[in-house]
Amino acid sequence: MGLSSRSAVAIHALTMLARWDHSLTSAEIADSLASNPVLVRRILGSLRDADLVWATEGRGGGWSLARAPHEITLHDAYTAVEEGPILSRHAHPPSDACEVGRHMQNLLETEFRDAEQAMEERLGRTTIAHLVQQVLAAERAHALPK
Amino acid sequence: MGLSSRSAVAIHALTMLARWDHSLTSAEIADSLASNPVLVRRILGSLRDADLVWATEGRGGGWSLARAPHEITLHDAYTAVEEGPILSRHAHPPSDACEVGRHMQNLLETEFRDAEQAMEERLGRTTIAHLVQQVLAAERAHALPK
DNA sequence: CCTAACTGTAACCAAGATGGTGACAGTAAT
DNA sequence: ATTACTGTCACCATCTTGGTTACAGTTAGG
Repeated sequence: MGLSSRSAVAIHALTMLARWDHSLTSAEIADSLASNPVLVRRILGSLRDADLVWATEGRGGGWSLARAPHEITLHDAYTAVEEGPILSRHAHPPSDACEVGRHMQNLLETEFRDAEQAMEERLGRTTIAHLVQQVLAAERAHALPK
Repeated sequence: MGLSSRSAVAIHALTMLARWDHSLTSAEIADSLASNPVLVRRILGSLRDADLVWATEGRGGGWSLARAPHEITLHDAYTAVEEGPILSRHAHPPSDACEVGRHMQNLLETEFRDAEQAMEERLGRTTIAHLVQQVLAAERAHALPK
């Protein structure tokens, strides 16, 4: 399989918040995602715990960015909502009686960690501000009929 | 969550096959993994479909490498047993009525693909031969009491 | 030829993660 | 008071995963 789609939801929501410079409700974000408000609040809750957004309760409440869009990377969104390693290690520790089994865990740990870091490093290179730019550019291109 | 541990099993098995230069049975590999032979055969079967190993049936049968260890990378093992993207995209297509929703799928696709490629590229830099070397080195170090 | 030792698969299971949903308490504006 | 939000719990169906049993097919050895 792969990781959950929570990162996709998180990035989508952050981009919406950056695109329009006012607070949005979980229902509005859920509409854009064709999903439902509770799911959105769960994920935005994780983003709040990571200090990427904040919410005001009560009537007229909603969600806002806690940082400038160019200071939020896709990696920030990713780590806020996803936990644990990407590449699963051995389900059980291998046999200590085997020469290979004795060392594979350590070796794999190094290799897998490096590989995961490469991915995360790449995610850290794109900011929410960059995505907003691209959305605006795509929208502008679409506005020109020909 | 994350991906399955099939990559770990695959790499473990390939390293065993490279370490000892003769064929191994699924039972022997399962012993080292503290797992069971059927699981091993399932995964080795995928590696066979990817032309990384081959098997002989019947009594005295077993598995052997189909390539030199320095010509098998961790990325080869990974792609043989794992399929689909690592970072899940939107569960449902977002709303077309939303300016952000209209474009997020495409934008995310690009970003996520780049990130995944960064990880795969890193996995491609390590070969099974390299792991065997490290196993031997670790074993040698352990042999010296002081 | 028969048996033992393998691969190759299908079928099934329990456990965990996931996306989705209803319900409801708490909070704040009107 | 009512309305419109957040925050959270509980529950659900579905899927993936690792594990296991069972068994058919294949090959070597006695």
